[in-house]
Amino acid sequence: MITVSLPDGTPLELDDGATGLDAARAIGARLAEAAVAVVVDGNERDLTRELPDGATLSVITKDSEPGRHVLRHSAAHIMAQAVLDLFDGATFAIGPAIEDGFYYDFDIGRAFTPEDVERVEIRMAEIVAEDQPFERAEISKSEALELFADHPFKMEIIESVEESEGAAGDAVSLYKNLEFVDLCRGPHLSSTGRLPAFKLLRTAGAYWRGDENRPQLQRIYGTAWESRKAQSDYLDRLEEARKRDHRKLGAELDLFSFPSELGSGLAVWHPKGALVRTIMEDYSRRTHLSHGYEIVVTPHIARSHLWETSGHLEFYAEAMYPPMELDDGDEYLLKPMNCPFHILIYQSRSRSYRELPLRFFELGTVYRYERSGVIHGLLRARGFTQDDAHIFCLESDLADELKSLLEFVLMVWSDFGFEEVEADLSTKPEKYVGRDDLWEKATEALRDAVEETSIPYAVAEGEGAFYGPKIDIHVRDAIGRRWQVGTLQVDFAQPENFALEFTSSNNTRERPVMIHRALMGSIERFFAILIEHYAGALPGWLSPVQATIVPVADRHVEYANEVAAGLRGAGLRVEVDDHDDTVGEKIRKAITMKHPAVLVVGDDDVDVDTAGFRLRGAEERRGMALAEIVDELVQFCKPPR
RNA sequence: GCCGGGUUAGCUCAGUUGGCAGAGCACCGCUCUUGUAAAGCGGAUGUCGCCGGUUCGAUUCCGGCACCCGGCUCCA
Repeated sequence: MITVSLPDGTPLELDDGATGLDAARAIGARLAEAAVAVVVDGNERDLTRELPDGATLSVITKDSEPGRHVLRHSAAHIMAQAVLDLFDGATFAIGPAIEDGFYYDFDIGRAFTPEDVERVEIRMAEIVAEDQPFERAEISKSEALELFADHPFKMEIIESVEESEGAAGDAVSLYKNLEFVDLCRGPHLSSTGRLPAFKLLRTAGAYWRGDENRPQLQRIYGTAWESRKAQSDYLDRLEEARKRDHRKLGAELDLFSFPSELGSGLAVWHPKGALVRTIMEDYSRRTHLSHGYEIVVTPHIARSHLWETSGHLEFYAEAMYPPMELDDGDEYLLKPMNCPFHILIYQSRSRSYRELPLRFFELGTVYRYERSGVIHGLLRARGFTQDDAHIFCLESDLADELKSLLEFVLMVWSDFGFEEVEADLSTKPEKYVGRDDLWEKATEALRDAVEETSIPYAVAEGEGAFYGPKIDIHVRDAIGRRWQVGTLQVDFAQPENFALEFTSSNNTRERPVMIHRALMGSIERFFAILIEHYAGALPGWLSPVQATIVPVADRHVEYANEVAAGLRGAGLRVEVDDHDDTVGEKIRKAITMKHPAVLVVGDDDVDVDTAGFRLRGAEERRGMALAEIVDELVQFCKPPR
């Protein structure tokens, strides 16, 4: 007999040679049914492996994230098996489980067609139906190299396997079902038949090891779940995300468009979109003015010399539009960032320690020549406007400035309806300017600041900007997606490049520290996130149209216009729908266009100053007094500050 | 930039052996005068993304380019 201990400390006695599955059975039949693997002394193991005496044991069930990870990983193996079955000369590279699914990278000498993917899916279903057991084995690296001699990507993996990833010492672990063998650390389902639900979703080219200088493989993405229900819920969530797509809603709600005549990544803002954007920008100016910022305005182009001084030409040139050359040989460049301009304002006269920190704010429109494949609606455009500011301060002010900045960020996000904020602390990248000790100091200042707030953060090694480390702010939207928005960057390098100075209290010349920061990030991107977060139904204060007035018949149009005038007098944005449609149709249109309020006016209302009132999320109320409607609507549409 | 898939009416999309281009919604007109998520009838609508090639003839086949979509890489 052996004894293992369960997570709550309960001992469990089992026969010698008992497996994880035996243990799960001993606990309960339902647990055994749901089990996909076990954790033995902190390591994930197959259900079919023997348990050592005295181990601590917990069971991984298929409806947990680690459990889904196991079944997705097994699904990836089954897909590789199907592809190797179906395509002569196919070789395979790497196939992990990922969030919500899995992929596998192959080389079949060409791309997969949609028909290929269908065949692969059918073959996978056959493999699942055959219920082939997954068997684990360990062999030496040299044996493995021989076994995978026809699969160069596998050989490269074998050569780079660390002890921590494979089995002990020189050995690597394999999983085998029928004649299909893959290198894998496991664990796996005990057999292919235990994969409850899967679906292949899309194909894509993907560089081997993520390196664009290495061969491009063909990737197939799929998803797999613990049940058909869980899978269809997931597919519904994908559908929900598609419905919220800001590019789709932007067209439907007549907010903006991307005329191809302009070129890729350049938007035009239609009246309703421009109105929302203006409201956002007004909010931004207002809050910056009340937070000690001064508004500045700078041009869109500057001589190339400026960008040499700033280091952009050396470090950022590939993301900049090519220069415009003038007759006298001078070159001008479109700005990808606002910082050099704000520095020039700083430099326009001598500065005293008494005026620091100096905070220059600009809704600065920048242009970045993004690689063609990355453009994605307003989320990734080539022209966009940052709520950008540069703070020039003493090194000793840095901590306080960063801390108050983070508070500012939280305020902005909460005002726009986002409560979940996270941060990434990005450290020194490979290509950088500036002294190492300054980088170190700046990184620590950022770390201290974020640790003083309630914002959870993670470190992103090597992800900093070329001129300094940064904190990137992320928010979660209504359906749990994480978006990168604002950024706070400490910069010791630009003050050096531009030889910035101020006169200290001791009458010495000192160098200020610079903070680059954007809270919304880009107005375009932020707008897109708002649209997706609210699925187009913006809060009252941001809605381009806050109320639609629907006259029941033509004879009510005059009264409708009077009601509209009253609402406008209270500062509300109102439309009267006097089209030749039925009442139902006009209401449907107003709701489809996400207008928060609909007022219906007819015979019963004209003489008594009432309307039928339907506010988003509430029941309709007939015969409501106009004064009451105005009060409620003004309250509903009140800006956060 | 790379891999793959696309581009037909304002929108969503049909359209095969290459032979004068279609539906629904939207739009316009008429009728209806309406009380809370689609009234009825009628009508107009296209350089079939752009440029070139093959062909008697190209929306259809071939090449180049632009733009879009999904990934990779990159990133606000």
